[in-house]
Order: sequence, then C-alpha cells, then structure tokens
Amino acid sequence: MTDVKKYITGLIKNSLPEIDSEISFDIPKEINHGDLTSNIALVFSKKAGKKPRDFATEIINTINFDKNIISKVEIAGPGFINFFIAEDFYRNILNEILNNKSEFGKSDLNKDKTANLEWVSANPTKPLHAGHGRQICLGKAIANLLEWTGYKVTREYYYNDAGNQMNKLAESVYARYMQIIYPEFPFPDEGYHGEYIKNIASLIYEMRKDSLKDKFDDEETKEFFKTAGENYNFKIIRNTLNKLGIHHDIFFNESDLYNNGEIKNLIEEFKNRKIAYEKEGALWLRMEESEGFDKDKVIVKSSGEPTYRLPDMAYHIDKIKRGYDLILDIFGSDHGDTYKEVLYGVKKAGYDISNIKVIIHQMVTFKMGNESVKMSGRSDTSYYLDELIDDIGADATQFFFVMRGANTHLDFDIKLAKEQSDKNPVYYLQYAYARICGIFRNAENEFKELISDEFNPSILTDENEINLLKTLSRFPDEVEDSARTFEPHKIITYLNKVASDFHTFYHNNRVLDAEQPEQSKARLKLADATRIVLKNGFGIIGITAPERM
RNA sequence: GCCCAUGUGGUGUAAUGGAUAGCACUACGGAUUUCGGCUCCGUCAGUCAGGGUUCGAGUCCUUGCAUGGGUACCA
Repeated sequence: MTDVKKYITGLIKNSLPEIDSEISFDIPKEINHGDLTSNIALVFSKKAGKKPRDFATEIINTINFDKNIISKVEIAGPGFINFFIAEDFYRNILNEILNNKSEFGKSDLNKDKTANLEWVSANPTKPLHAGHGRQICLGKAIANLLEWTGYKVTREYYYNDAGNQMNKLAESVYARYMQIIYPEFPFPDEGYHGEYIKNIASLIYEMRKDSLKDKFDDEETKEFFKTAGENYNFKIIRNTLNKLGIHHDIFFNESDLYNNGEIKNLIEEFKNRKIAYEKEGALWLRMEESEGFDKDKVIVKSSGEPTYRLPDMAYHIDKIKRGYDLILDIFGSDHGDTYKEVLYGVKKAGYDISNIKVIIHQMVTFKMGNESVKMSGRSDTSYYLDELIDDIGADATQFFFVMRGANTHLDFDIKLAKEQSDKNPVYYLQYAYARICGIFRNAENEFKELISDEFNPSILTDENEINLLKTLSRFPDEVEDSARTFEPHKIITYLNKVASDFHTFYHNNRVLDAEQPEQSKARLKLADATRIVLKNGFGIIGITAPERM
C-alpha cells in the first residue's frame, strides 16, 4: 500500500509541480469510494484558485495511471479523488506474505536508530500489583512494535534500591521477625503490611533463629534485613515478569547514581545555575510559572536525603548521555505530574529532552462480571499480578491490558477474560488461528494432493477472497501507524478485522475440495497468508498462537 | 481552588479534520450446521450540553457539567 501511495504521489508531483506539500491518503470506510482516497484537491483548491471538483478533474486528466496498478480513478463528493487499485496488485501481495513469513509487516523506517524503553521499574518493596499489569503489558507490546519498525531496542528496568522506602522495608521485615519471638512487638505505622513480609521474616527466623533479636540498631543487621527483603521481593517480581515473557536488557541501579557522584554533580549544576536554593534546611528547585508550575519543589530533604525527583533527573540525564534516538517512559496517570517535574529539571540542567517521550496510561478497575474487585494497596486483600495471571492465563492478561487505548480508563472484567467462548475477544482471535491450523491438519491427512508450492493467484476472484486479501495487505501500514503513535491496541482492532474477514470467507467458500484442485490450492495459500498475519500480529501484542485449543 | 486525562447505542469501546460513526456483548430474527465445539447474515439503538474555527468536527478552540488521577521535606 505504501508503494501505491508513493507511486501516485510521484505522478501527481511530476505533472503538477505547484503542489508542493505532502499528499495524504486515506483508506475509505465506504467500499464504493475505492481503495485509497486523497483530499489533495480540497486542500489545494484555495491556493490554486479553483473549485475543488474542477481542480480534481484537472489532476486526473493530466495523469495517465498504469491500469495494472490503478484500475479506476473517480472524483466524488466535494472533490475527493478515489483510486481503485487493480485486484492483481492484491493478488501479488499474497506471494509477498508467503515469502516473507514471520518478517511480513516489518519495515526499516527506523533502521539504524536506537530506542530505550524503561518500564515496570517497580520498587523491590512488594510484589507487583494487578494494576501494574497495564503498564507492564503495554511496554512489552510497544517494545515489540518499535523493533518491527527497525529500532534497536534496549529494555530497561530502573531499580530503586535506595532511599527511604528501603528502610521502611527493613523495618517491616524486622518487626515481623520480632513478632515471631514477641507477638506484641509493634509494627511501624508506615510499614508494608502484606503477607509476603511475614514469609520473609519466617525464612530469616528459620535460618538465624533469634540471633538477630534486638539488634536492629546495628547497621549490619539493618542491612541484612533490608537485603533479605529486597532479594525476596525482586525474585517474586522477576518471576511474575517471566510468566509474561518479559525480559529486560539492563537493570539500572538507583544506588549507582549515588556511588558514581552523578547526583552530587547534578546538585552542583543546579546551584551553579542558581535555580536551587536552601530554605528551612532543605534544598529547593525553582519551578517556573511559565512552565506550568505553581510552587517550588524540594529536591533534598532537611534530613539530607534527596527526594525521588533528584535521582530520577540524574537517571534521565544518564540515559540522554547514552545517546539513544528515542527514550521512552511509561507511567500511570498517578505519576502524571511528577514526570513533568523530572523533565523540567533535566532541561534546566542543560540537556536536550526532545528525544524523551512519555506515555501516560489511565488507571484500571477490576471486576468479576458485575462485582467490582477491591484493590486496596495497604491491606492484605491486595490483588497481585501473579494471581491475575494464574487466574486467567498470560495471554488473556497481556491481551486485555493492551486492547484499549492507554488514555482511557480500563474496566478489566476478570470473568470475561477467563471465559472460553466467543464472548472473549482473545479467544475469538486465537480460535481463528487454530481453525486455520485445523484446515492444514485436515489437508495433510486427507487432501495431500492439494498441498503444493505452485498455485495460481488469479483464480481468487470471489468478493470475500479479494476483501480478505485487501485486509491482509494493510498489515505493514497498521504496524507503522501503531508504532508511530505507540498504540498497540490498533493492532488488535486490525487483527479483529482480519479474523472477521477470514471467517466470512471461510463461511462462504469451501477451502478443501478435491473436485476443485486449483481453487483449493489457491485458497489454502490465502489461508496460510492469513495465518502468517495473525501470528505476526499476535507476536507484536505479545500473545501466543495456539495451533489447537 | 489549580493542573492533567477522559465523556460515543443498554454495556464495554474504535475511528491520521473527511463522504452513510466501526466492532464486540446483550436482545430479537434468519443462514450454515459435510474444514473444529463454531461461524456467517440481518434488525433495534449512540458522539455530555452550549458557543466558535473549517468546504467538512466524535476529532481542533472556548465555556459549562460529569468521571478518574495529581496537587507532600512518599515513590
């Protein structure tokens, strides 16, 4: 499709040099409006000083289109130019799909470019919460999308192993440990309440018995509890990520930023630039009203510890220095303000932030059919991502989190996700794939003579066949569009169309028919191409392609 | 209060500023039921409200209303 656009653009620009801007194309919703439509006459009529329809007529009269590519050109409505692409063009794409297989849909749009996607980055203080799933699954799909358009992608996890939260973790584990010995031992107000803390404490007690009791004032002991909690939690987190098939290339330790002096350097930089000042024992960053801020922010507390903003800024500066063409962050909307502060700081420290893009997704609510599921972060009733995956499976988890645009609130129906029926959208899609595999198994067993490398695409003339071919041919454009906007849900919308068009074709046309060998061979190839596109699409959104269900 | 995001049939949602607003669930009516339990076709019904920009607005601007999130020397 991209090739056809280029072809038409080239012809128009050669014949009518006065058109100096981009020529944009649409795929019309209405089938009678052709395969591609352009509003160029509407857009340019004013400049040309002509009526849109007259201008459109002039354009198509000056140009001779190759009938083998463009079979018909029409002017319609207020001045749209509708192009009808020759059916042979679509039939030829069938070969392209079959030859490229798992590569079909990839482009070199961003060849030689590098991207860094940082996501998950959950603190090792607790297991991943079900709500984290949205960011996690989105990131997985977006990383895949970027790769499909040619980026070399680094998947990175910012590991928060410093700061106040880790002390709280140590205190919490210690308190649970002490409670094994003295049940009355007080639990810290701001501590982590989850069951998993008790598990860590039990493990420690098994190993060390009561040898650590009352020794929390000792730095070494405190460090021991901290490390034990951190390692335990991070193991759980990584295990959950493994279940989803997510692997990071880099785990970036926050503590490195302290050890290598980058945080200290950044403080100096702010002071030199006179945008940081001391007040009430803390260090403040001056926030400009013109940038949308209404008050200054603390970057170093009076206790001497930086707030989370400062290491975050240093971290982003580190990423900028590593020279990526694209730096991508994904956050929930609960961090919608803080990332702006971080980027502001990076900019004020003198760095170019134009390569940094931030994706913000809205929150998730979970329900079981009509019952809502409470998602308390503090109490023991938390619903963990691990439980969700165990309940509905990794594929449904990945699919449901990615199927809606990031900017809309997500109502996650656990009951629906678990259902093995056509009501469940992931089931519908995977079923289409399994069904095609079924056709091939059937062919292997009973219609071996119909399996052949040779086939005649021109036999595919049925409306349903052409329609399916047209949909399949759009796949590379859909991937590009999805990647450009970082919106993997578009792939799902598209795959639904593929499955739906396939089923319509399948319902009306028998694939395996010994009486019609030529037709069967061609239809098998069409089914194979559909299978390839479905599988490639599944790969991007991060779900498996089951051959049987 | 201020900042950000979002308001689309009964429900959940889709739509680079384009022509008749798409899909799924639900309900009802049909078709296949000889490649897999399925699947296909049809019917009912929708852009929060008011202004504005544009040849053309669900989409852009503005006001109002509603929902979610943020507004810490927590992350």
